[in-house]
Amino acid sequence: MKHVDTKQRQKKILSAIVEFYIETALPVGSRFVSQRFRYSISPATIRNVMADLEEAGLITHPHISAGRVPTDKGYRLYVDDLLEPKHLTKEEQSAISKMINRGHKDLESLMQACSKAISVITNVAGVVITPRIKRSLFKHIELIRIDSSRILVVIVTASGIVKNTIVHTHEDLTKPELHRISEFLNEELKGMFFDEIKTHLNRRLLEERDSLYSFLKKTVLLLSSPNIFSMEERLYFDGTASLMSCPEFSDIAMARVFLKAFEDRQDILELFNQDMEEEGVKVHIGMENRCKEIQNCSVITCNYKINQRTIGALGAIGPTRMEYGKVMCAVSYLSDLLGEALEDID
Amino acid sequence: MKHVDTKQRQKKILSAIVEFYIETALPVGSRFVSQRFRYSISPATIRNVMADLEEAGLITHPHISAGRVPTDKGYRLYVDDLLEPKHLTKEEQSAISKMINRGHKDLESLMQACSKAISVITNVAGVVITPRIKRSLFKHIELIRIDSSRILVVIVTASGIVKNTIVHTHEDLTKPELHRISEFLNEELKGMFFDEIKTHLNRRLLEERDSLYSFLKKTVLLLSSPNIFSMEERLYFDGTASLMSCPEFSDIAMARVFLKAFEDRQDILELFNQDMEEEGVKVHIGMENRCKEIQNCSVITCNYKINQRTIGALGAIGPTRMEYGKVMCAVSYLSDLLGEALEDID
DNA sequence: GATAGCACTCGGGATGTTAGAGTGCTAATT
DNA sequence: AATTAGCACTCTAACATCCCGAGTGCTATC
Repeated sequence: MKHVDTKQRQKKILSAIVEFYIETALPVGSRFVSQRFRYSISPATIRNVMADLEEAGLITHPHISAGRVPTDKGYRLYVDDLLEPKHLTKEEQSAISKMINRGHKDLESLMQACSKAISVITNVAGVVITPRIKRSLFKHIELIRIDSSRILVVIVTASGIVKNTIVHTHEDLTKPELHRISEFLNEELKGMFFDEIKTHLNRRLLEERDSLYSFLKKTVLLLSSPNIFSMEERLYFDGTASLMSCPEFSDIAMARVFLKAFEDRQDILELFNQDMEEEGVKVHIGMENRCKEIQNCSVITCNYKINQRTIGALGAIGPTRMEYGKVMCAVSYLSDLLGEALEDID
Repeated sequence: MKHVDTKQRQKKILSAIVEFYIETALPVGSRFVSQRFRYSISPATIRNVMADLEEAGLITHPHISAGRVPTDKGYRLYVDDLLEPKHLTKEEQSAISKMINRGHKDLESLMQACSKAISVITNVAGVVITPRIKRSLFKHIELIRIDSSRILVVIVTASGIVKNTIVHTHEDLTKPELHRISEFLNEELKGMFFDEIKTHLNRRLLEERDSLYSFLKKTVLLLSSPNIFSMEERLYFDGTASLMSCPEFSDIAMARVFLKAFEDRQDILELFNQDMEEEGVKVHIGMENRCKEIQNCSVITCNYKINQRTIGALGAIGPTRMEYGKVMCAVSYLSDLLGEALEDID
């Protein structure tokens, strides 16, 4: 009799269970799986395999007479080994493009459109965090005297993101003075990244000993405030409301903690910030998440880039029972699109 | 026998019903009301009065053998005539102050703190819309050349709100030219409100016929983009998650449409924008709201001011069963506080 | 090793019952 | 004439019961 690869069959059956459960949200019974294989494997055999899978911790019972449900570990195996990459359809791609590429007049509406696009395509919540100015290319700086104690510092990145900070000073700097500083900085910082600026200026300060010293000193002091080159990190999201139709959130208490996580922002922001350090699509399943409020959810993230430099992150959050293939694909696609939309203009 | 004012008694009983229902979310029976009056009125009498109130459309039955529940009309009468103004406690006031007055470094975090403060104190969702630049006092403008086709326009209001817009031009304006325009505008627009600027400049353009004409023409053209003096209206809110514990939202479908309204922002923004035109605290109860998604909710709004000029609005949204007295009071209090926090600095 | 058969388990929907809260009406009372 | 007591009636929510069916695990068989 022909020998069947046991491992292989286990995987096929796990795949079937995961996919069926993702589709229906109903515990999967042995008959259904058998059916899916056109009865080439009998329910009894499948029950045996299921028992093995359960022992391996990949699936469970809600109760003894119910079908099987994947565990976090089961999803993990599925995502790592079994998932076959899925592509967005042409229609989906063009629908997304339409949402992103309509001339957004500010960063805000672009971010919003982006999170909305993710949620519409994937049916889970879409999340985008604002680009990090620190990782951007310097384009322009301008110091503007508002009154004797306040100076407005405006910075512009190569991709056209603008940030302004009002700095309070003791010393009343005159307009020409500020103008001179602005001009100096615009020349000096050409081609640098914002996170290099402060160390660069400090180095310059050490080298310089002549007449320029006090001028440089003044400049450095002016820019010493810690938040001048970093933007308040914002979190844009969309689709949390429609997620409420999922059976996972039929329990209001579940829904509440989930929404609370978004309201607090902090934990989610941190998660995305960490993931930003790594390349490509990342998946966090259920209990793998540090943040307790979303431990019955999965998070899929991806960094996005401007001219090859990672500058932010976006992703999706939904119940562990989500279409991993599609969501991963959508997130990756939107990462590219957002990057392009922000591309340095010069 | 001494004659009892029937109308008066009706009102007292309606008050009791509304307040009891607000407190417990349970339909109110005749015994409870009688109890509240220390049995000075018998349940039977109260039943008669209740029948009258029901006929007048002020209360209803969920079903025949249940207690009474106020209708929107009932709440309306309560709010207009029966509500006795309630003050925030000293503790509440100082708790709010603490949240608002910790030096917020940007508008964003102030708005967020404000909406959070409302929600924490009132237990319903707090909402704040951003101040309208158009209604603000001009302080400073600066035109910055980024490259041959882009100019950055930075405006600053007297209260220190900064907004920037990137304008695309065909004509390549030089730095000195832009500098001259900036200087001119800063002198010319002193003491004006932003919404007067465009008409003022156009008038100037008509008067002027000499050498200044082409200069002015250039200036007006540069500022012709419609959004330069108006900020993207943003909506900050907080407390929607905790609202989910209310029995009103035990039905997930209810919760979903409610959350959807916040996700869409548009309708709520419009509502607050309209209310901004009027002075003081406004109350919209249930079906009075145009926006369908929140027709089982009440909205309480209040404009906020900088130096006597209305410049924005804030408020609260929650189930019709809310503590009107307290919420109205909190909203009004926060309107003052936010106004002070934004007060013009010079 | 795979499968068929069978006894067993358990959740969930349908049904029935009851307690209790509350009403409306009528007749008695003040 | 207004108020109240009493009583019959209504309806819900909670609880108990029952039963169907989906699904399992085990064992004997192919």
